Amino acid sequence: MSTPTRVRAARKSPAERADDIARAARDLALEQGLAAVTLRAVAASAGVAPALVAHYVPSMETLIARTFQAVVSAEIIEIEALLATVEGPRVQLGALIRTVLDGTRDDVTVVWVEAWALGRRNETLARAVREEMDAWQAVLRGVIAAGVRTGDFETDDAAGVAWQLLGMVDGLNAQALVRWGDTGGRAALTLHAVEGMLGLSRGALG
Amino acid sequence: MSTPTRVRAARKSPAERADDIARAARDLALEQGLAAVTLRAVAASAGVAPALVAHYVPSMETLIARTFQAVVSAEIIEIEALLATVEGPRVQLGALIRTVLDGTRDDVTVVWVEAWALGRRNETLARAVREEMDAWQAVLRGVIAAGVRTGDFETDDAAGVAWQLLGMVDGLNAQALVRWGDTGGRAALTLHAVEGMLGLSRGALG
DNA sequence: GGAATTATTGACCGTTTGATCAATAATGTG
DNA sequence: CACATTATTGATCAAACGGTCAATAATTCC
Repeated sequence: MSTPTRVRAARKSPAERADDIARAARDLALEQGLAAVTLRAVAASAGVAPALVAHYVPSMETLIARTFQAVVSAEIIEIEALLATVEGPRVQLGALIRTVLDGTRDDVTVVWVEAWALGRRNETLARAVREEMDAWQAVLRGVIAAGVRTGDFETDDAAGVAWQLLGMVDGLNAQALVRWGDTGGRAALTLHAVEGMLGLSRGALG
Repeated sequence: MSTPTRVRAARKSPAERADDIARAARDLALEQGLAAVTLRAVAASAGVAPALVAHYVPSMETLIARTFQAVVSAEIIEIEALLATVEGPRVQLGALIRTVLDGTRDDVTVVWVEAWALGRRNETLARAVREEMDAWQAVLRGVIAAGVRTGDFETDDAAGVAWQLLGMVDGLNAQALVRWGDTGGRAALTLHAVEGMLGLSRGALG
């Protein structure tokens, strides 16, 4: 048994240290969920004393909210990059759905699910959740609205369909967290579902 | 300031007391979420000493799992009763979706969302979540399979569609928890989505 | 009525959480 | 080199958690 001593952390500039802490929190959230982002766990992961984390962050409530935001906004940027690589609303929407449901983002899904739960007791986090949901919906709405303009899609409520699709995807991913396996048909079925919402014939997106 | 003293609880039969405690836990879960189901909170709500709750329950982990199961299985029974009041797979599926998405079950949705999150650190709860998801899926699958037999629906994967619909509904309800309002179009859009998955023409369910 | 049974409780314990603050040690500046 | 600045830390606190156990009080039984 070696007591897990900790050497004194090398002195760094406040900017650099703040970055270390933010990164440690982000890693913890992705590996063990938002609930694992505690003062002591972040300190241990960053290799500093717990008091230093408290010194660099106004409160754990806000650190958790910021961490959530960092994880999710990174995902949104990733998706926007994906959309830029393909052309045409139908292809874009298909690629988006297939990517988001490919089952390789369980770590981000855990962050989402825990954010919904923790947000009920952390108003700062709840605000961040609403912001990021708005951002996600805006991306989906953009693709759908573009498709309506080009005549690819048919709906008079692009915003509503975007919310609907976002909810569907979140629910399916949350479900996959508990019921591993069976992720095969999800994307195909979701595409059919979206076809139904956008007045497309069966297979128009697949 | 009156210190919240507590009178000694009247002596009851073990069965009755166990019921009191289960009911107190259930009420707490519906009013404040599963995370509020703590030893002390349940004791306070039941009007007994914390030690008595510990005496009647093997562990808080299992009390939380049982409470989740009580809340959710009651909802499933309610839905099965609803299905018995109408006839024909299309009408049944429509009624089911409209009911589940009518926005009056936020309390149950909170229990679901917190169960997904807490289940990651409570294996007993995780098992209960899987069981209840299976039960829910079985209900949906029953309606869908019946529709396939009667020729109302068209799919070769009733089980898959059932899982898909369950995920969609859960996601939409979780979303409504954060983004209140706008619950108007959800049912209609969901019906169109299901039409897409079941090879139906637009409006066949609405 | 007295004794055995048992439902109930208060007083604890150990752990984990977020947070504060005086003390310490490293840096940079004159 | 001496000194001011400041990044970092150990010690400590209060609150909340699940859980244990001997003592107490109500009931039942003979």
